[in-house]
Amino acid sequence: MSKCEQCIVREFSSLKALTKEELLKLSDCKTSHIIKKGEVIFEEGENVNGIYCIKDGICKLTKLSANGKDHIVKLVTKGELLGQRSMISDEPVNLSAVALEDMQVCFIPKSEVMGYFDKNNQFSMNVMKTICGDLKEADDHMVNLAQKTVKERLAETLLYLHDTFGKNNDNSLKVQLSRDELASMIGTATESCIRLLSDFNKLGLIELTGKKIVLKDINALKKMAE
Amino acid sequence: MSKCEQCIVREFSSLKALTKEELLKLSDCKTSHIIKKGEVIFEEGENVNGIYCIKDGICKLTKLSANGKDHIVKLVTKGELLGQRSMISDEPVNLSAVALEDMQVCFIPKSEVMGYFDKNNQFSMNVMKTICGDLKEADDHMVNLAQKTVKERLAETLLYLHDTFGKNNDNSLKVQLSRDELASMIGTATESCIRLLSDFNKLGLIELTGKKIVLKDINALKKMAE
DNA sequence: TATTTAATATGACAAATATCATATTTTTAA
DNA sequence: TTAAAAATATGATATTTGTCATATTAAATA
Repeated sequence: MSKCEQCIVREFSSLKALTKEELLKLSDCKTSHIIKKGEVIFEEGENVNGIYCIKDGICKLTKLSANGKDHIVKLVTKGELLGQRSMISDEPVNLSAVALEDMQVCFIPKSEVMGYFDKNNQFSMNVMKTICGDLKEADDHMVNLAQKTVKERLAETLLYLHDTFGKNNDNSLKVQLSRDELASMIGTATESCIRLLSDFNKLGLIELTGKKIVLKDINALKKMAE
Repeated sequence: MSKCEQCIVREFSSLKALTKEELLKLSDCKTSHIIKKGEVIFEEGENVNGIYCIKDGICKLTKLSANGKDHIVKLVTKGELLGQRSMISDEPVNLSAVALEDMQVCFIPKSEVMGYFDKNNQFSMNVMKTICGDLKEADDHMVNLAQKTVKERLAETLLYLHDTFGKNNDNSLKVQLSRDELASMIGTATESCIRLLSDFNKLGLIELTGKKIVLKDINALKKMAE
């Protein structure tokens, strides 16, 4: 079993506040998992009873709406934790987590994490700050959905993917979403998303090669996103 | 100056975890304020440096979007706290707070509240749970905005106002929002909102008398909201 | 490799929603 | 009280977006 003390991603999450003793104890009680692309880490409504620390890979957090369509609420990547909200609220998770690429994750049981809350104030503050950041992001997202057009939201989302997850050697966006997933991220019909991507392509804003998307004119996209 | 120890609304917020000594100290450092309907408690971008405890009244939390329109993110009422996220993140507030009716609020300076985080674990957990609740609510709201029609969102919002804030003796909704505010809550144009209210009225789902709205057929509204 | 299935693409059309114009009512303030 | 301003209401129309149909291409699998 790998040691948390030597794990680099720990430094990027709330877990960075843990002491050496806490890390040693953590190494013993955590379990490591390989998640293949497309596999579900947990599903909306499930009792997770702990948190996942993402060592590698990206996943989507989705919520099923009344009409049966999934909406992608957030993308989460290496260094971040999953399932904090649910654990603190002591409720089933309200979102599903599905791997967008192969992932390595570690599961830390609730009993262990709750101990940190009691004894390690810095850890508590870190978690709180993370959740506060999520809340602010959610507020922003909400206003965008309410006030911006689909075109603006698509431009913004492409820029977000670019800025947050970077690009490959061929300049294409690193996160590869299907048209369907992209649509469920910006909150529109798949066909509308495809159509707008085609438009952007024809306007020279982006370049489409199969699933690959290259942002050609970032300034124009920024202007479009307002 | 009124005493926090005897204040009833305290029991409805995270402050319920405070000890007698903490409450006595709080009474000394808090300031009480009367806010008239329409007045601003704080504005997006401001440094608030503390939290507000709502003793009486209701306010709206709004966010200005790129197109210059306000969006109502949330309504907050007596017993709840304002400005927690901003204080914990140590950032300016991301939302504006405006009174929807006359209000009584108390301001508690940051220095005081941060002390509770250090010394009172139950208080920390209460705040965390509240923010987690807000985050879950925000996720739900986001999916609704992305997937539901304006009609569905209007029906849902009317039911929400009814269930959360109750009704007057004449059965009309207690929170009186202008058509403009209602529109900015469901994320649509004012005219669309007015038109749909007219439709609901003609269908017998609601009854409109000036600004007053009476829900006549709650089951039909529920069905409409899906 | 051949066959099936899923994803992407695009046209045609329908439905939802926004915008603009204008009338009417209510509220505010001179 | 009356004039001005703001809020509400409704029609006409434009725009945006969704839905359905149907190619086309790419991916999965027998």
